[in-house]
Amino acid sequence: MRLTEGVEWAAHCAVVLSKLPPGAYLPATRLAEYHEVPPAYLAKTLSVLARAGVVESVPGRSGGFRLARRAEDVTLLDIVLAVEGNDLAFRCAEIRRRGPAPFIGGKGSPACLIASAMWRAEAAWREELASITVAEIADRVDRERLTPAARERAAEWRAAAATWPSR
Amino acid sequence: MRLTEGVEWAAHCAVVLSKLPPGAYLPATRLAEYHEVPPAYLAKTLSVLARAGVVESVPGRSGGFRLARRAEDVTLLDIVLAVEGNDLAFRCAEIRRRGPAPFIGGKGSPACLIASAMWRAEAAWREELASITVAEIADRVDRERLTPAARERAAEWRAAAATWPSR
DNA sequence: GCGCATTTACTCGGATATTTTATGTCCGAGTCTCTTGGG
DNA sequence: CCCAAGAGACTCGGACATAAAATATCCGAGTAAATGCGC
Repeated sequence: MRLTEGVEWAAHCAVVLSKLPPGAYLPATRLAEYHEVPPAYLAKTLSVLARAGVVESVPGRSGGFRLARRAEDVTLLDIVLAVEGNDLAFRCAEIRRRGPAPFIGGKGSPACLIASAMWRAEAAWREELASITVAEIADRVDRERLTPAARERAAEWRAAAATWPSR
Repeated sequence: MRLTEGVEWAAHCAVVLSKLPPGAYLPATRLAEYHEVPPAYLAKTLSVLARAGVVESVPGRSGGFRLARRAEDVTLLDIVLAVEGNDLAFRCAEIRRRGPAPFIGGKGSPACLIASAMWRAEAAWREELASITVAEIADRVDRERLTPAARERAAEWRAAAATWPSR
């Protein structure tokens, strides 16, 4: 089991986007150089986020991306599910119904106990991810991780990189 | 994110193996036909389980596999980690240290907050998987899922398929 | 100097390669069982 | 009838193909800004 690298990129991008002033956008190219990741591939990930409704995109010369809703309303789970897809990690192939001593049951039969346990664990995983928001992460990064100098540098970079479509 | 199919096979095999009498083994070929899965590939998965210490293998004509310890002491987490490897699903590439406004910090720096959150969720997932044992699943399958006829059929199949090395 | 049409540069979005991972298959080393011949 | 030796058959374990997915890249459609021209 392994999460794609795009999850990490998307999460960091969301944190950066959350600090933009209202009406400002950031192009994928800028976000890519900010994190030193392949620009074209990050663009793809951001498109997926846009289709999932986590970010909004504006095309055109002074276009870019911003969060589609308040940072307090974007959870880490939203981002992970957008990038990875909301399918469950464990897929039950119902192999209990096969072989010489199969389980007999129609469509409404109780679920396979192994699948149930796996899905319960996934529910716990999702619940944990849903309990933390982008706003929370961004705040704590500023207060607990960055020095005032680094904070300032980041703010200046954002001010220089941001675009203001149709202002 | 997606779990390999081998996880499902391994879990079901563990349940079957848990019902063997002490000293009995089951060959990979028999387990494969019991679940109607590719024999050679299942053998590979079982080998991985053996290396992880979840099952024991006996080579030779009347060889096979059995649980390496009591079914009460084998959790679903043991099986999942054996098949998938015990690496974490989320790998932090520390991209916060890159780019024009990097995080500055040495080796002992506090962890990336995004990685922390992801790992907390994984811990919850693992905890849930560790809380259920193969014995528990096997018992509940017998009592809540199988009819007496199906239970009987399975027991007969096991008796016919089991091997007894060096008896 | 000002307004408008045109060009230009830069954006996102989707179609296209390449690399890694998961899936599936095959053959060899080893071990127990069965057969067979002799005592 | 009993025993022992050898052949045979079946086991696991690891090396070798194939299919799927993740990673990475490129080019086209579209939009806003910048430019240049006429007034």
